[in-house]
Amino acid sequence: LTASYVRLTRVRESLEQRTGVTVRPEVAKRVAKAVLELDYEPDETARALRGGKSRTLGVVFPKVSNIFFSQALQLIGEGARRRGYTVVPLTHEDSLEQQNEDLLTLRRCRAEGVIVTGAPGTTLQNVRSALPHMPIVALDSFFSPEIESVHLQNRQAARAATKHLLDHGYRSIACVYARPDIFSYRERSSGYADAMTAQGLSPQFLCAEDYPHLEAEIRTQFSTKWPEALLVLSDVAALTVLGILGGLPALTVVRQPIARMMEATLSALFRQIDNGAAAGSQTISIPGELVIRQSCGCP
Amino acid sequence: LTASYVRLTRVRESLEQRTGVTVRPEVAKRVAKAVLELDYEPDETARALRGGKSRTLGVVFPKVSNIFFSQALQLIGEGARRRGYTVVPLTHEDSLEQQNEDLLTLRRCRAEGVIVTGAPGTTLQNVRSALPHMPIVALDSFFSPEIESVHLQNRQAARAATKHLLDHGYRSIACVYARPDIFSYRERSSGYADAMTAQGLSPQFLCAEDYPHLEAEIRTQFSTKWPEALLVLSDVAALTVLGILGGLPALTVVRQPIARMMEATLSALFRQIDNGAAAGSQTISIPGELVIRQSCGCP
DNA sequence: CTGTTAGCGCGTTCAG
DNA sequence: CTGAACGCGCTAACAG
Repeated sequence: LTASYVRLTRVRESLEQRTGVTVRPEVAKRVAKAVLELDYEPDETARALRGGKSRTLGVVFPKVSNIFFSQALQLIGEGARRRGYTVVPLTHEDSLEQQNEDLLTLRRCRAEGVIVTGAPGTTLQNVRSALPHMPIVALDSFFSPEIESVHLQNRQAARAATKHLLDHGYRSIACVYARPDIFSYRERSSGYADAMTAQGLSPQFLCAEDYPHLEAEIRTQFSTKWPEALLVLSDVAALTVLGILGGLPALTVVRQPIARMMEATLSALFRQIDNGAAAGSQTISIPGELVIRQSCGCP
Repeated sequence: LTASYVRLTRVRESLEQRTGVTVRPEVAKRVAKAVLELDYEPDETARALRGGKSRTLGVVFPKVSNIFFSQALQLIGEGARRRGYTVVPLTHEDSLEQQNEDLLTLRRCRAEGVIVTGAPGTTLQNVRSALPHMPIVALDSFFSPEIESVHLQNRQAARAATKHLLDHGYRSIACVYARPDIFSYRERSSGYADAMTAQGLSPQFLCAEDYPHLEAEIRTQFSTKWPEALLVLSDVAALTVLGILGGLPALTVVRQPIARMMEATLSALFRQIDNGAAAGSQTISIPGELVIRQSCGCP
């Protein structure tokens, strides 16, 4: 009930215009002035508490530093902004435990909806026990028919791609991938198998539990003889294969030590937060690392 | 003061254990049971309102679908989680107007700190008028000595890389980049110029306002004769150059129509949100597009 | 040790 | 049309 409270109260009224009530221009002016001199901005946390809606969307991905997920996040962010929502991304690195933590965080933040790409082994109980009655869409994954799911027609796509290779006349076609625990890859490998067996050919899998192992597998398995063609099930696997085949330009580059940069950034920020933003503003400039490869003419 | 309120009150007490106070096991049991049967989770929005701290970090980037920024976001997310913070990423696509909107959103969410890669033309007033007294770290950009900044030693790195090419004996070295309005690229181009003029050579810039224009520029400028060496100032520019030089493997791939996928995802989610999560759960499966290039043997 | 209370900033509702 | 009051769920402070 101080003067400022009174003025803040006025602020509300200007918003009442939306309800169709007319406001005297005189009042509107007064309010506008108050807003300006108080530097007033509504508090979304209070608004969320009072209104029971946080206008927040949760996103649970294995990681965001991956071309597919970062693009997805970009698009989700744009769509969310368009509707006045804000996005909170959380990553689980394919760990069920961390994923449960993520889902709980979202519940405590009272997110209004969640988009999740589940870690391997995710079950309906898993998700629903953390997030009962929460709007959920599974992206690029699938745990139960009870949860909406958006994903590529993985199986069919892989079948079509394999068929294309078969039509070229190749008969020895290997399917190369890692992480067989991940939904999309299982589906894709099935599609490949479908196409092969339909031609009376036996599928030839080169599959490893993760990408480092995949590289090793490829080197040993294919050391003597490569198949005529390869169906590679993911971007990362393709890069692995190209690396081995020498299909990647060896560019000499300046590498940004991004981990160190972000570490510096975060510690600077938290120092400000802890010290009340009063810390001496300094500039942290980090040396780049010249990574010499062949493109400059070096051997 | 209802029964449930009483029980919720009990919940607090279990947390008081952290303060070292002992709680009778009897009470602890009662509380634990209440938590379970109420499916209680603390409300972070209420907590934020009451405590005056949102435990939220804002991140303002040009975009997150970009390898540098998505990796940065990944690392920020990990660091933030470690300290109990949650991250809200917002993108501005190098638009000052959208950036101001982002900063305002963060203010209204009462973010406790902000990491920002500024759009070209960002000024101190710009940032401070939206975010007075807010802890801020500028990442990979710089608007004022009053704001902490973390960035690569761009100038020096470019100078070193250029010097490396000069040491190889190249004399005709062009510097290729787009978006000269962006801080890092201006710095890098200066570093290049430094190294060239230090050798008595005149810098040879091939610079365009954006990447489409850059591609066109390269094709016309270098149609007759390429320089002996190129210093390319960004990943995207490097991909442009490699595309023109034919240095990129033309892989036949299945393309995920990601824009359509995310559109479907968001509309499914918002439908659930609007209809009270009651919508019929359906599976939306989207066909992949077989993009035929040369790697399969097609001409 | 345990129960109660005030008030964070907002939106809704009800009196003037 | 305008002012005041209530309560969202929580935490801090205080009373039993």
